Amino acid sequence: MNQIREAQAHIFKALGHPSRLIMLAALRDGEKCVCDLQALVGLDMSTVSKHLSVLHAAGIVDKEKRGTNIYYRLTLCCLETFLACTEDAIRRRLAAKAKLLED
Amino acid sequence: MNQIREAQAHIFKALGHPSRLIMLAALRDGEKCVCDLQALVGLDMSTVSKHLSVLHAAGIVDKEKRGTNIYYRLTLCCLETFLACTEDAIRRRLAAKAKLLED
DNA sequence: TGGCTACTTGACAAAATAGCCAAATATTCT
DNA sequence: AGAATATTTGGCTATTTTGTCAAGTAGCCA
Repeated sequence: MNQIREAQAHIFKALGHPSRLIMLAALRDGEKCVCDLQALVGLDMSTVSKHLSVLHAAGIVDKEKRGTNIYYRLTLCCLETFLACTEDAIRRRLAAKAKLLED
Repeated sequence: MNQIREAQAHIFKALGHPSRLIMLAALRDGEKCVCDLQALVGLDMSTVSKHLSVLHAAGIVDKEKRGTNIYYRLTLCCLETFLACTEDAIRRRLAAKAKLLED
């Protein structure tokens, strides 16, 4: 059971970085190579590569080499739903805060 | 949009620790006071309190003081589903690995 | 009031993480 | 083979996180 919590924490820790979330959001539209993702987040290529290896180690993405490129894609089926759900929750919170400031 | 990713990362980062996940799993059955949760994870009370404040800051749990106790409970509606889903994914992976070693 | 229990906060050391640069690897093209 | 492109890895520093102990706050009961 504790082994489960460790692995689960591993997944969440991997999800816990803005750049990684930006990349994952992009991957919702389909696979992307590292250079695509680098262009998206604007960090050093080596940094992007390390972020991707964190996601891969957690089993959130898969990679496949084709030619000189390596393409990453989502593997954790339920991720999309939860990403969408937390986004909604956050939007609701932001809206609530904005409303509070209004008065 | 990036503000969303920041807030989202904040939530995931908060979820990314085994002790916090153990406590959250316990909270699925209903609210618990800090001492209950401390007994569960077996860390110093101050450490448990800090873990809980991380969860609270991320908006994952709510707290309510009643008498000398403070009771924490889940607030992020979609969390349960995702916790269950990642658990399943991990179990599947562990099973697959076990099967691989069998041969 | 004083003492007890429940919890939080501050200070601090140890470990993990994020970012960059430079170097290594692998594949394709000439 | 040699050059060019795409990606990973190692080394390094700065920052963040985790955990403990000690001290502080708050509610309850004698």
